[in-house]
Order: sequence, then structure tokens, then C-alpha cells
Amino acid sequence: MRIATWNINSVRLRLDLVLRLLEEAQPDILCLQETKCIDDLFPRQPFIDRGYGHIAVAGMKGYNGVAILSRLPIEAHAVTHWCGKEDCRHVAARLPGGIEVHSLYVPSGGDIPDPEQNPKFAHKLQFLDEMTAWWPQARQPDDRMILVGDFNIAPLEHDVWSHKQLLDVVSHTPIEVEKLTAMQESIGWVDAVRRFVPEDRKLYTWWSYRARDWDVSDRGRRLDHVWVTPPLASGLKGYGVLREARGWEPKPSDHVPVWVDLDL
DNA sequence: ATGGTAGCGTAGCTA
Repeated sequence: MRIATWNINSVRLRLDLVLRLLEEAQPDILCLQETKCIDDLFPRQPFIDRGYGHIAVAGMKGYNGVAILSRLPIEAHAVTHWCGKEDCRHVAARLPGGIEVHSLYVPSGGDIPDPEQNPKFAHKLQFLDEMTAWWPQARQPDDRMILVGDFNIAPLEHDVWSHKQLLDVVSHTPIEVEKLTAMQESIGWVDAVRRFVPEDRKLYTWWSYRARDWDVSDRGRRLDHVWVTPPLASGLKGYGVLREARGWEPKPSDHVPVWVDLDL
């Protein structure tokens, strides 16, 4: 099974790019973040027409929004709310055999890495704390689960173009890394992509729109992740990070698709 | 230190 994740930054504006990814990478499941539309406006039919007839969405007007598109039946799905908000950051689907897929969009956290000064950063930290407490209470480490999405944190030194220069930049601060690591350890999540790419090798999934030339400057960060629970880790067969999609015309997302291949 | 770009929806928020 191939499972992919992509922060698409508007599923309606970039529908053609999503279809291109499905055609080229042929994932069995694609999880999206930042769909940016209410459920009634989600473009379901083009996906149904291409064999992705099992769809779980949690969207709102203008912001956020997550989705799961699947060739495999979705037996049930659930939208979970965090921090007392209904801001459409988490949808989960149960597949045949009891495997559970989670599409997640962690709050970005604003610009100032201080929860006292910046409520968005406080929200990000609280979001991680709540999820860290939730996993062991709601699930078991021996459950077969896949957690993917835009976590908005680049935890490792070589998940960013300059560890030193980004230590004070939201997405790579020690407090965020500490909290993401705590969530990972809460139920033994395995960072699937880093099973294939050694920690001393640079790896990015996002490049800012604000760079003059994202490819030349290459100031990227690895914000998008695929985690699996221990029972699935032994079945990991391969991965992909589709860097070239950052240049897909006419209007690329600032994130690129990430996938893993799994023997179930 | 600053400003740079993008989407939604048509101002100003969010990233």
C-alpha cells in the first residue's frame, strides 16, 4: 500500500495538481491538508471518477481543512476537535483490517516563538500537549495506525537548511521539537521517512513562497511527516518526497507530496 | 531588522 500526504493550500484552486499526483504516483490513499473549503464545496466527483471513491473530509470556510481520499473502503471516519476549537485539523479513517489513517494539520504558530506574547504559538503548544495526552488514552501502541500530515515542525537538525539560524524561528524551536518528540513517544510513533533517509542527510518538504528562487536558495524545512505505529514499521518498503512538485505549474503548493510504501 | 508571496474573498486574516 502506498499512502501519501500533501498540504495542497486550496484543493479547489489546485485540483489539477492533485489529479496529476494521483496519476503519477498512484497512491492508494492520499491525505490532504489546507483544503480551505467547506465540505459541500469539496470537489468529490473528480476523485470518485479516478477510483478514489472513499472520501473523508473535515473542512471550513477559508482556512485549514483536512481530507482522506482512498481507493480502499473507509469503514468509518471521525473528526476530532482540539483546544476547544472546531477548526478542522484532524480527520481519521478506519480501513479494512482495522488499520487507521489520520490526516493532521498542526497549527502553524505565528511568528513570535513565545506563548506569552503570541496566542497562536500558545495554541500550537497546547494542541501538541492535548494530542500527546490523548494518544495513550485513546489508542494502544500495538494498534495499526498511520499518522500523516503537515505537523508544522521540523524536528531534526537536518530537517532545516540551517539549524543554527532557525533555532529561534517558529517550526524549529527547542520547545516545539520537545513537544513533538513527546507526542511521538506517547505511543511509540515511528518516523517512517527517516527510516530511509539518514538523520545526517538534509531533507525538506516545504519551501517558502517568499524566496526569489526556492530551488536555487533551497532554504527548505521538513514540515510534513509520515508516522506509523510499531506493528507497521517492519512493513515499511520505501518512501518518496516529490521535490519537483514544488515547481509544478501554473501554481505550485509551497509543500510537496510525501509518501511511504507499506507491506501490510 | 525587514520584507518578501500566496489563498480566501473582496478586508484583513492566516500561512
